[in-house]
Amino acid sequence: MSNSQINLPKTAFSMKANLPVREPEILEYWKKINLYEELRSSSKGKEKFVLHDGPPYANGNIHMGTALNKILKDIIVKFHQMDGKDSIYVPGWDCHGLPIEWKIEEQYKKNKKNKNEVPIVEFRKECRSFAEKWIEVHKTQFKRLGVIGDWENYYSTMSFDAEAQIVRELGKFLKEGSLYRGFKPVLWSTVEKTALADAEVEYQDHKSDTIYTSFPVKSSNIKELEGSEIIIWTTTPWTIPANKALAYNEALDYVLIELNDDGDFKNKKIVIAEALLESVIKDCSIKDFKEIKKFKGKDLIGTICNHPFFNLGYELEIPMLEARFVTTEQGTGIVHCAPSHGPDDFNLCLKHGIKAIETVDGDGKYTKNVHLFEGNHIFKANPIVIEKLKEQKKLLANGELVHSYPHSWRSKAPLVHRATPQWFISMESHKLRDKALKALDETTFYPSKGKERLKAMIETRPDWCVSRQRVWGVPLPIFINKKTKEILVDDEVNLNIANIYEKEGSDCWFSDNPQRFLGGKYKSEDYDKLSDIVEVWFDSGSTHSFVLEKREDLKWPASMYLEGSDQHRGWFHSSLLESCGTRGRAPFESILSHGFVVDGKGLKMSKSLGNVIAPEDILKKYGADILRIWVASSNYAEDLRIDHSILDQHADSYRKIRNTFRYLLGNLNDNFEKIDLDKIDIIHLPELEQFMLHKIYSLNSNFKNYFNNYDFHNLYKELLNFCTVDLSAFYFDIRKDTLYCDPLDSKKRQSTILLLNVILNSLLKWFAPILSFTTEEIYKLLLDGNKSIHLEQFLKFPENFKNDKLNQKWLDLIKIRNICNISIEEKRASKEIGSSLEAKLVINLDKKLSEITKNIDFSELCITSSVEVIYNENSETIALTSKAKGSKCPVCWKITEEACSRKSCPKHSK
RNA sequence: GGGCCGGUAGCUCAGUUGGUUAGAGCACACCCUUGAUAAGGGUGGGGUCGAAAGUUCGAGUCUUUCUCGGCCCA
Repeated sequence: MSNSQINLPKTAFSMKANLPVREPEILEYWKKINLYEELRSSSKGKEKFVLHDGPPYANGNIHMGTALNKILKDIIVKFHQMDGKDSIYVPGWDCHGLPIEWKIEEQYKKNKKNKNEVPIVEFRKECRSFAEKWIEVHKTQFKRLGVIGDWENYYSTMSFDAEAQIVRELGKFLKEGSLYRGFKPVLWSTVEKTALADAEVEYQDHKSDTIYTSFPVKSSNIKELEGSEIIIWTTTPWTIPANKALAYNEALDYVLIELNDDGDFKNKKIVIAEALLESVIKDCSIKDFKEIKKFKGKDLIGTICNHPFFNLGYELEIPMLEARFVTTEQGTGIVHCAPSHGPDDFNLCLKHGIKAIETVDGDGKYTKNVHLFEGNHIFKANPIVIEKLKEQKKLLANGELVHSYPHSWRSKAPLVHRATPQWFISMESHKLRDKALKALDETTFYPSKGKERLKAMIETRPDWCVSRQRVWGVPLPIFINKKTKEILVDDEVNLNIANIYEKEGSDCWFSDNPQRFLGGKYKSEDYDKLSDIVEVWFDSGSTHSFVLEKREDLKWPASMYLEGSDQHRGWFHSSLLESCGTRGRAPFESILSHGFVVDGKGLKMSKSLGNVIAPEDILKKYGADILRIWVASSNYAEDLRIDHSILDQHADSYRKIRNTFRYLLGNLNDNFEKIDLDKIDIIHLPELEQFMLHKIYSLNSNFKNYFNNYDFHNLYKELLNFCTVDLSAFYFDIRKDTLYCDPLDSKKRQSTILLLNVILNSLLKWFAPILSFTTEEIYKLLLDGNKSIHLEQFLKFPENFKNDKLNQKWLDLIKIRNICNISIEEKRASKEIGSSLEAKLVINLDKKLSEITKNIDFSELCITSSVEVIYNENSETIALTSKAKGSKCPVCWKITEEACSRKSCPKHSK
């Protein structure tokens, strides 16, 4: 029999996807139809969903983490759009900051150019064009992922309006009085000559000089201590000249011992913690000693020492202070404190009224405040300090230690804590901490654990240091009165500066006459103009003000901020503080945070491990839709694993989905008909079709639930299972007979076609946010007149699709079908039959099942040639398979002795 | 080093307030089909629930310790 007599599937939708080639064509199409504009104009007036883009840094190619982030954002934006909202995505970039400065400086070094000879304004121009270049690169890479957004009107933190608004935002803190000037040790790079942001620091092993040195006791409540010496241990001998105090722990036990070994300490009495006695003895090669007294840490209160360099002009009183940070992990149980060179030291001394001063300059050289050592570089000072200590007979021992130590992420140079004048936003003065904590309670977190994480950080964080001693950023718009040293606080000046930036950017701060910024009210000669810039987290923390608030198409607060979990300390954090400080609430209604991309074994990707996968490679080999499946199917609440075998698996799933579409399209011959779901005459459809409508309805309810919780991996799994289990292995398989063999005008076939139309339309829309390219490919094929699947809305399924009773009945029928399949398989394994159409089934059922099975054609359901059902009392369901007798119908392929029921059966004419 | 989060078949994930023999899809194996064909169908194997101890009549689920991994901080 020729195949021309049956209705075989036919479609232009190819089995092979060829995504790496086809996707760029679809991108061109979206550009041609101006999809973003089209989306906006078609959703005017609808409720807005605004996912505010956290700006990536405009530097270097995108990596898997960025790709994950953007795809997740795009999936969510598309879901809301199809759910009936005006769902807007405006991408943006973070442009100021040290990494770009470094890139430019690197170029200078290559070209033998001296940075100091280049005017600041020119340097900044180069930074700007560097950022501009990378924005363009990123744009192309993000678009390739299928991300729809306002790419033409992106925002950037270096745009003139952004710089102007950042000045206005700072003005609010200035006016309020929560922005203040302080001295503080910050991690400083003497190579880059700058303070480093936390994110710019990395810890590596470093070899340090260590010393045990002594501080003679001047006076103490413990009598025996007079004439003795307190021993401290440190890995930074160069900070000894800056010493201002010693710290002990009142909970520890201390001992006073007398040394009898020959040398500088012969017959001297020293104090150390009892718990560390053994290690000190070992470290300092003490052979002969005698314990004089044991006492409690709390007894040390009020003890005053002399500086080891007392005789060299360091005639200071060094108080001993109580501190919890003193432990018995290492050292002597007494810690030397230089408030200019350590945060713990700084805080402890501050508590006792000892202020930090400038002891080291930006280059790493001692200042004039450091007697004896002025002009020496601190990295070369250790031997000198050690020599002087030895000379003063204050050096008990010295050595070396390899330990984890902070380094600059750019230059890899070791960092130091250095006290510098800095500008802070107070967490307490205007209750910023309280406001921020309250705002978090009003925010929804996905996953919920994010709330606690951010809360814990806000609860304990110190004041926000917003100043940086660099040039590529927004200048801190502050003037200080030369005489009174008071900060100039005047809205007029602040707004004047902002207005100037709005027109020409902030470069002019460095080049123009300060009088221009001060206006007519103040004289420039009376004021010092600050040369610090604002740290970049303040820039990005302010994006809500110059993007969400300023743009007509957006709304404030954002519906959602969505970033990697590291941004709890980064952008989520700075945005929250900035907004709570200026507006009293968070700039977001919800926060979604995702984990990090790791390799197939769960290890982080690194060049040295060689496990890095670039998005570009995936796009070339698989295509963006496969990557999008990976995003949708992974649980973003945890870290996300990726490698080629994982992607291969998703590519297999993609093929299954694609073939599901192809079956639908083929049997519809690419003639899609949009069905009015409310007008379907359900009760006159065959039960199988009714059952499938129920399935669709129930899947859609789950779909909505999952979507509302941003639970995409379960949503995707449900869709995939529907394709494989419910459609391919069940409905499609059963209905092949009808589709291929029944006449086109048969009611049953038409019912099936109706269902295929409904299923196709449903699947297209359910999958569109994830498989953005493939669904568009199909949509274009079917509906040439319509512009894009992404302009469509999710279907609304009428209540009458739902039929729980029928559903239960069919679930029971499927159980019987499964039992039949096992029976058929036995005969197939023993080679008695091949295809299921060679089988004849005898099914024994309990009488109780007669109600649900009486009108069921099991030969249709099990795809066999015939079925005989026998009812018994209290019977198990048993299926017996035998070889069907008769001949094969050339049309329907059933094996029967009589002609089959179809008129077209050739056996009729015999 | 500290804080937080996590570890369930080869892979991606389910697993309710502790309660039958720990589930699904994919992958794999075998078989069938050749009218979804670089497709499709059927059956099947596969897990010490990271490890150990404890609480309990009963632990993937609760507690402790350890281990591995990730993020943040030092």
